[in-house]
Amino acid sequence: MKNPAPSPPPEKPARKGALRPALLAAARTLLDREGADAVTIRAVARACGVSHAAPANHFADRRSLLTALAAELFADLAETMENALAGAPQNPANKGFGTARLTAFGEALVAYGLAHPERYRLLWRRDLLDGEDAALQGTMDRLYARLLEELSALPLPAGKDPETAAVGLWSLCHGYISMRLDGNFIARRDKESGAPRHSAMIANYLAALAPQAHPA
Amino acid sequence: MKNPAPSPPPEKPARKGALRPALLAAARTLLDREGADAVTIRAVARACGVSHAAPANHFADRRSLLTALAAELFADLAETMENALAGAPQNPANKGFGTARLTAFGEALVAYGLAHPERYRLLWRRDLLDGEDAALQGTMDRLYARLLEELSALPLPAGKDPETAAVGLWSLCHGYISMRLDGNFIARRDKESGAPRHSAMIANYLAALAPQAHPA
DNA sequence: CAGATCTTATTGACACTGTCAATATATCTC
DNA sequence: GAGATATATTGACAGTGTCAATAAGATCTG
Repeated sequence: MKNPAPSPPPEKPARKGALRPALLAAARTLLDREGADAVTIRAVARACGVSHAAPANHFADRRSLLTALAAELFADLAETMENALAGAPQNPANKGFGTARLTAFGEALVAYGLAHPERYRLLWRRDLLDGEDAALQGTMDRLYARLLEELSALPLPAGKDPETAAVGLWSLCHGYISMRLDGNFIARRDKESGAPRHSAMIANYLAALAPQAHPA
Repeated sequence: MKNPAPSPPPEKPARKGALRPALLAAARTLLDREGADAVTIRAVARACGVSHAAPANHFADRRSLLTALAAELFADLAETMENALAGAPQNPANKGFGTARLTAFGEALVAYGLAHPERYRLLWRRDLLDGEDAALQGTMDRLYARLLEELSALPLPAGKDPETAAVGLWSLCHGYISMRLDGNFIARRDKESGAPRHSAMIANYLAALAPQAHPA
């Protein structure tokens, strides 16, 4: 049974302390394919070819495993959003009000949610996650701060609280994604603009922030 | 052991076919107190003082029980919303654009969500509910249709799709509630108007629908 | 190199869940 | 009352998270 050769036999578990990332990878696959319910400790262990209690050495409990996964996913989302912002034009320094960057922000958020339903859902499953987790909390806060930063860079008209505007944009996107993922709205196009409904929705919202609406 | 008296002994289960409503009532209590996770078939049975398999005669499975409960809750919500609309002023027939009724709609929705976290959450837990259920589906559709009806009664400016406006308002409220219930936003007041943030948010959104914004 | 220590994995158990099958007990109808 | 129907009980099974005891490997120490 014992292999005297010192070279690692090419088994499934890659020798070193590689079980933890393997568990997270398996969890991610399971999540995408069958949803958060299917991400059980035992199923993840099975997928990695280890015993049902092996994960306990890396994650105290199921909540801890899912929280670590969610932290990864949130980092992915944050990166996606950052890329979207990087690709958006800078605000015109003097020309006043540009909503291109906020549009990019909202569109990227909705796109991610619709593209990765189970991942997006998990991010907000507070019953499954440890809300106190520093990594998770930190990434979320940073993303929100990023939005607030973009909004504060704009010359909002008097009477508009930038924080209310930020909460509004986020709520709008989050609500739309949630409803769509729950099968409640249908992917349609705006009857007037012909754009996807969520795009028109975001555009309408952002136009309202501008000092003066410019009607067609 | 056998009681020859024909009068019903005053035990917990009220004699007749009263187990079904009793189960639903117990489920509601459990939901409010400990969340949807705690609403298990066995826990509900325990609360009613019956055996763990008794509920099977009234609900095929857990999903069926939760769906029936959610249908009740949705009906409650619909009634609350209807009352809110009934209390709102009629639209001025000639004076053009009145957002009072839409405001009432949004405010009532948010108020319900914040007041009954677990109930509101359950309504959208598609993983726990039977989305095909006619009663559930019907109540939801009617509520959305009601919103659309209110919106269609308004003279939206050219270039605004009423359905996009409806989806937007609903998304805004739903997203805000969801975030709040997940502990992500904090109850604050709008820095400018001094109103609760969600009120300012809704007001801003609705003002944007009007043909012409009237700055202060 | 040998021994001790720390990390990691395994096995087995417990309580809890949903769900099914077989059984018993009401209640209603004729 | 007798049969039929609706409802409740008991017991079992597989699945889950989690804990304790054990075993094996790696790593550090001398």
